[in-house]
Amino acid sequence: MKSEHIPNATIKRLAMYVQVLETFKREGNQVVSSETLAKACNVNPSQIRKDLAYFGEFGVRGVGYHVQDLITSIKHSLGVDHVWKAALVGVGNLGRALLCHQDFKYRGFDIVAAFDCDPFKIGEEVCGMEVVCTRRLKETAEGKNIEIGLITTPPNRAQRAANFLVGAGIKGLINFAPARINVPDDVHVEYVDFFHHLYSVAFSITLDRKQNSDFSSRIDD
Amino acid sequence: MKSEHIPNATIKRLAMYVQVLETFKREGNQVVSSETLAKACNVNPSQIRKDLAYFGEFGVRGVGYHVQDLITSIKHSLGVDHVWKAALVGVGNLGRALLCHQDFKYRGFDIVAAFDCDPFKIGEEVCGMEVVCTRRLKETAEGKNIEIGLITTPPNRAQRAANFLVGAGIKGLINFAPARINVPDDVHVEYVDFFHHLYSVAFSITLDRKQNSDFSSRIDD
DNA sequence: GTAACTATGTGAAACTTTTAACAAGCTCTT
DNA sequence: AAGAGCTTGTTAAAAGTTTCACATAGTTAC
Repeated sequence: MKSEHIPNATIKRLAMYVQVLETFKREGNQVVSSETLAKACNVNPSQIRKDLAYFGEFGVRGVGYHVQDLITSIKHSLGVDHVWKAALVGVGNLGRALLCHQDFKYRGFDIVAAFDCDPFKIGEEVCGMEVVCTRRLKETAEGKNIEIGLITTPPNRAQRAANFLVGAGIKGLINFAPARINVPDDVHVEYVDFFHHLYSVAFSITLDRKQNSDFSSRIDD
Repeated sequence: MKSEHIPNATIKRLAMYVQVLETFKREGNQVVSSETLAKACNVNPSQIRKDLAYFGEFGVRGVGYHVQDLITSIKHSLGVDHVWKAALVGVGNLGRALLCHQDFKYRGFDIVAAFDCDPFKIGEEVCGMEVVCTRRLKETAEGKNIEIGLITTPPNRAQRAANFLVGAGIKGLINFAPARINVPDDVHVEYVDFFHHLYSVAFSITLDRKQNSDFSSRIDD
């Protein structure tokens, strides 16, 4: 197949496949079938084969997929086979946690600069990184080849942070702040919102309870 | 309309609507139309009306939606109009950040207990909460009415954490660890994975670059 | 009180994504 | 070397989601 428009859901699943494949690798499995992978990911085997087909043919018929090769192929397809440099704006609790999170570098993302506009934080060292004034973002980022911006400010500061990052020519933003932001068309924004997940779980539980109580009241009749 | 099966995408958007509506409220807007809200959320106005229609009729024809009422209605529909108590397992960097994150309580989620199996962490106090041995989860959680479990362990500990939480009768899990977990059918799991978002942005940028270079090579012909 | 205006709620159409089914192709055995 | 046994890649059908279009209903102006 190859190319044509690729659903966002596919990208999300590919990231999951990599995660699960890494687990299989840790456990010493060399080869995996779409069925096995599907079970571990809780999706349909066809789904996996279709997702992969967008990018090429990675399997061997009658055999399955070679685990390490598939990891490499997916990462290459997604463009995460090299390290992406990132800058972080907003050194609060979350910002600090991300700065200190070792996994990032291991997984191909390297936070190389941290910014904040709070004078008390500027100059402070967090996990071996000096906090710089947000106003000096452009000059500091210059020449560092930063491609991704992480926004971890309070909601009312998110747009300002976005403006500074976009101004420095960064084309990809991950916004952890609970606020929508406006950016030019050629800049990609991803919103990370824990609360969506919390809401989702809360809703599922609420629904279950409602259905159970409907059910028991029906029995009582 | 009301009831019938509700897409997960709708729940996700409803959470976003609440976020944006809160912003409108802060800015002093009392009434909002589906068109205005749609622009702020980057979705289609019909989409908003349809999403809301799953739960009831909240608007006034010819006028729009009353901002505060709509927030209240959506939160009620999702079951987040009361505070949900949560327990956290895994007091690493991320766990600490979540424990200290003030927003949680404000947004209806209250982390009331923290667990870890590292003897060096047990007994430690993090943001006014004592870290308890994971083995003692059930007895500690008992009677506290905890409904949601947050997993912030390393990937290889995630399943263990899930088992303890499920064992304590908790029906909703948010898994921040980069590993899939197995739980009984009546337990709801949401996976929070930053890397999916990073991958997604990295992929979009990579795609843009490819298309731009295709384009310029076409011009060169 | 009626007409003009506006924005919702909804049924049907268009579109997207997922699932099923099967042909193609690799491996191993006989 | 040919055929049985698997598992992929792909086409076609099914399911699900989004968008369109318009009837419905509330508000305001005259």
